[in-house]
Amino acid sequence: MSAESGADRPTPTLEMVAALAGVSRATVSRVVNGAPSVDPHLASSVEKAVQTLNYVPNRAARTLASRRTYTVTLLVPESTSKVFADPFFATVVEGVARYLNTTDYMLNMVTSSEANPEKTRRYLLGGNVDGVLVVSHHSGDHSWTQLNASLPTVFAGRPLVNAANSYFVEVDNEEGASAATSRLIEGGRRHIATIAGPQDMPPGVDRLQGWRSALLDAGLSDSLAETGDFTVVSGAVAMRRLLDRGQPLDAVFAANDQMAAGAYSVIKERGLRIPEDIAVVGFDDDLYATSLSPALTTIHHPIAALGEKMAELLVELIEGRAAERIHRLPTSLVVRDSA
Amino acid sequence: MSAESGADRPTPTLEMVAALAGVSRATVSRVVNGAPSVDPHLASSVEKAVQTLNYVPNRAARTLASRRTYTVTLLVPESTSKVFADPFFATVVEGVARYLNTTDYMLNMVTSSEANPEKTRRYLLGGNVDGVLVVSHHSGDHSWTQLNASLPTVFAGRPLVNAANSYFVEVDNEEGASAATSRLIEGGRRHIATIAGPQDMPPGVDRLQGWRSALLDAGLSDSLAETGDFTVVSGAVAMRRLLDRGQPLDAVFAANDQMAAGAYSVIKERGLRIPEDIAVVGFDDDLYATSLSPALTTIHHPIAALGEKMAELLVELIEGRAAERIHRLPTSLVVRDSA
DNA sequence: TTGTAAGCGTTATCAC
DNA sequence: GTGATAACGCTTACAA
Repeated sequence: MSAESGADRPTPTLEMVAALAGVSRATVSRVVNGAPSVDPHLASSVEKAVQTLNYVPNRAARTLASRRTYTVTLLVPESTSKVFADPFFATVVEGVARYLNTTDYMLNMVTSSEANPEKTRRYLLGGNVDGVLVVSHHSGDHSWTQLNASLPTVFAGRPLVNAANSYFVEVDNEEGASAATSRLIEGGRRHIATIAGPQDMPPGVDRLQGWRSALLDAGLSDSLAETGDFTVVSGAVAMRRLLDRGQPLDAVFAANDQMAAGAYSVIKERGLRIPEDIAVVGFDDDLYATSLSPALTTIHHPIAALGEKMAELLVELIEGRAAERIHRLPTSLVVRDSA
Repeated sequence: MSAESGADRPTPTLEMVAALAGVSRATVSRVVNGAPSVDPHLASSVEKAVQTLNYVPNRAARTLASRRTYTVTLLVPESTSKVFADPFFATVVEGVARYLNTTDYMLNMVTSSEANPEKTRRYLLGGNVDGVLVVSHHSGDHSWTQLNASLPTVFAGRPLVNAANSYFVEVDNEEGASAATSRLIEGGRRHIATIAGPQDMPPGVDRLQGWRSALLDAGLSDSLAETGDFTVVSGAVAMRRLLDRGQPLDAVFAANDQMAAGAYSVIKERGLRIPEDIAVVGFDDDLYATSLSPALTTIHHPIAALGEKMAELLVELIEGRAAERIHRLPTSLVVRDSA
């Protein structure tokens, strides 16, 4: 029932279009690729021919001739299984796909096969792709930081090493953490703790710094800090330690929602109320945020936007346009019931 | 620090290999493609040349000449955002990638852009890919069932329409449901209800059928059935209706774990105990299964294996090998605490 | 501005 | 079994 019923006619080629339009193949090529100067008259007749023939350029031929592949690879880190089920990853990919859909580029995924990363490396460096997108959750720790020397590469999040030479887009973690903390201060809290993320990854460091600077700006103490590893249980452990210090504490900024969830359980288990006794603000605005009770006030992490921006940056790089090495996406405070 | 330091030398071509090995390009091509008959002596010398030059065939050229792309597309259904965050989808992809990594095929994703599905169609039918993989969660409802007429296509799950002409791999839903029910019967239960899935999608139908046949084989009644839509709340609603019938009921088979979760809440709310008063078995073995309390006994749904099998089937189709239209993957009972 | 023609790196069809 | 040689469909100097 589709449009191609009874269609065994051969795929139209550039040559056929040229013939139909009565021009040379070169001209058709120019029109198709939006070349700067072609007689508008001829151009339109070519376009008509393209329409009626339903012509679509052959990628392989184009690639072979131009040495451009119009393909960008999404490099999926080693531990495929986990990474893929990670909503962060999924959302980034969604953003990437969304942007790429507005361009001529195709997305292809290569999971850097545990088997042989060398195969992946060869594929990438073997002229099969125009650029690479590297996604690796919170951790900036990936072994592909040297890629950008040979191929346009964009990272999700500031790479731990070689950041100075890398193109990447990250969320403005420091600003977000600062906004979260300010919310607490404005709410009248004066003894504001934090459950920080790992200090060996950028988001962990930056969010701690944001909390600290907001506090210092307000003339408050930054002594109430414990570190977790972004998991729910680590959040609970940290909260417990915080409470066991026996110091006044009326609010806590958790560096991500999962740790906030852990903090929730401990706070409740001690018979304290949220937000009356202790106000809580998280970071990420992930699934946990709304499923917690009371609903968590948190910092929205624009993940899909991050993916879109990464793709946009990469295309700019590929096409040789000037581009900023660093893109920092703004976060926003989502006020719910915990602070 | 990588292997390509100081490497500005051009990518080796088939021609260079031929020169180095002292044979014709045709021979090199034969060796590289594992052609049936080439003098083993020459072959090895070619292989040596390939090694030393670190030759890798150029995909575009190969595609142009052979009219094979060595690329398979994973078609992501309309609602990208949701689908992608769905662990089912993620896991299928993982399996697909795993299999493809053992072959020469590349995976490329195209999200059938809401914008213009026509673009997608043209891409697929325009000779850019060798085959397509269509994934659409439980529902067999996708508008791409006609694709297989023009391109090797494999579906995840039995398509609702045109199933007779489609290649697909599905989990053996009926057998699984039957096993779940048998578990209940063997546990001494005699009044076994079911919370069935939607009857307009294959898994819903098949799982209901499995429950029914197990019951009938045991000489038990199949009157205790209510239908949900695979969501947690629909499970709760169905359970409530079941209980409100006022008939004896000592066990329930939920067609998926989410509905089982819904049933749990109602059972507890009525002051009944699991499994003492009512035993429960689910289906899918997803995240809910272990997070419920008591842990849910359920049917394991081999999702990654499904992805692997899909990819394998597709490659067989592409390479013209004989292949079964239908592949049914076995499920397994995972015994935990609810039955 | 437009056309001519030379590739791009393989595979495939032939003779040898 | 092996080697010329013609495609494959498009881009891109270079000429006109």
